Amino acid sequence: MSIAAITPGNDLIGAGEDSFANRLLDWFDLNGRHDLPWQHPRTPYRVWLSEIMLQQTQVRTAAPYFERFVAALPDLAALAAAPLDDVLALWSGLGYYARARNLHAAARLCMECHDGELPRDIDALIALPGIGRSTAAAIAAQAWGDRHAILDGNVKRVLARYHGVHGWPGTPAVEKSLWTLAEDHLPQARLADYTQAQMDLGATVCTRGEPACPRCPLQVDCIARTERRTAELPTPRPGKTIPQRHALVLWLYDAQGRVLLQRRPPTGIWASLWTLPQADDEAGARHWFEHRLRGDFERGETLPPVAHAFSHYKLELQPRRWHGIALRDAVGDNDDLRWVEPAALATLGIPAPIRRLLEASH
DNA sequence: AACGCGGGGTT
DNA sequence: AACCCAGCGTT
Repeated sequence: MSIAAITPGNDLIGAGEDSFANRLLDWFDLNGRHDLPWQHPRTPYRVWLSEIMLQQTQVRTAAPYFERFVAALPDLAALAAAPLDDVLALWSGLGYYARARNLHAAARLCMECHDGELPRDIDALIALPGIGRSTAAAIAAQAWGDRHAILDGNVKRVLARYHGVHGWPGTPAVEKSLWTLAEDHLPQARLADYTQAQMDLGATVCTRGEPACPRCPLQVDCIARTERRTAELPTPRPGKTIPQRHALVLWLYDAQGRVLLQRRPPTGIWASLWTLPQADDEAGARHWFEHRLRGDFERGETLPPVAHAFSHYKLELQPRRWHGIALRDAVGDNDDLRWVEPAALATLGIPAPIRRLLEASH
């Protein structure tokens, strides 16, 4: 293979002849991932679900959730007909729960406005909640072979290195240039394979830490490779200090051994999920307790704190547990406050740290 | 344009 | 412990 035949300049000039794409496709045929759960069968619904689950989530993490989800809700109509609580329960532990709420809302919109199907039009896809430019392109390419560029974390890393693009990809100017490069490399055919090939290369060869450049089909004219700067590209996100927050958690059992769960509001952290009642401080916990419950606040048992890290703050949860508690008559069991049998916990959407806490007591 | 939004993996 | 990952929606 001669250098002249594969210069980056040639890649971006002319109609449809892009050795970048051709080299990637040839590599994919031999070294790509061809047995991911959503590839067999590769229906629009399964492609869509996988793309949503894979937003900010790695394949190994998402795969078991995908299997469980499609087993319970095998098609778009089943998803649209399911209660939101069922969808959140299937999502429980996966994180970014707005994805599940948007997925559910989008399914219902498809039933209403798109004859029960996922729309093939790219702008109609983007108009659905939870589907942005990159996810819409990935769905269109994978489900129907339509010609659209994706720009996820894998593609950003590959392009930043291959073209030597500086600057954190989170900044608008850098992202804009990366979109342009992604569009310029699009082949004329095999869009489903090409889309998968980019993600496979980024996930298995052009990795963040130690990229396997000797195995890369783009190595000969990759700027980062030839200039020995793979460690500096892409430019990392600027660091910022993460604040530490604290909260008290009220872990309440009634005389029948049921636990009191509260549904969180539809916005903010853990939106619409079921958690243990939470208070900012001792006074808040006491007030919440005495306002709603029959029992002695002072008899609560203080348990070891639980640490949980979000991307934007750290949270230390201080649990306090009571037994034999009852609700005041004026505060009945309702839609947002429920006594739950231990066996029913699996059917509810519960944040991972709260679920771990509840299950540790068994 | 900047920020909010989880959980898990890697180093 | 820091950083990243098949991003999107809101402000």
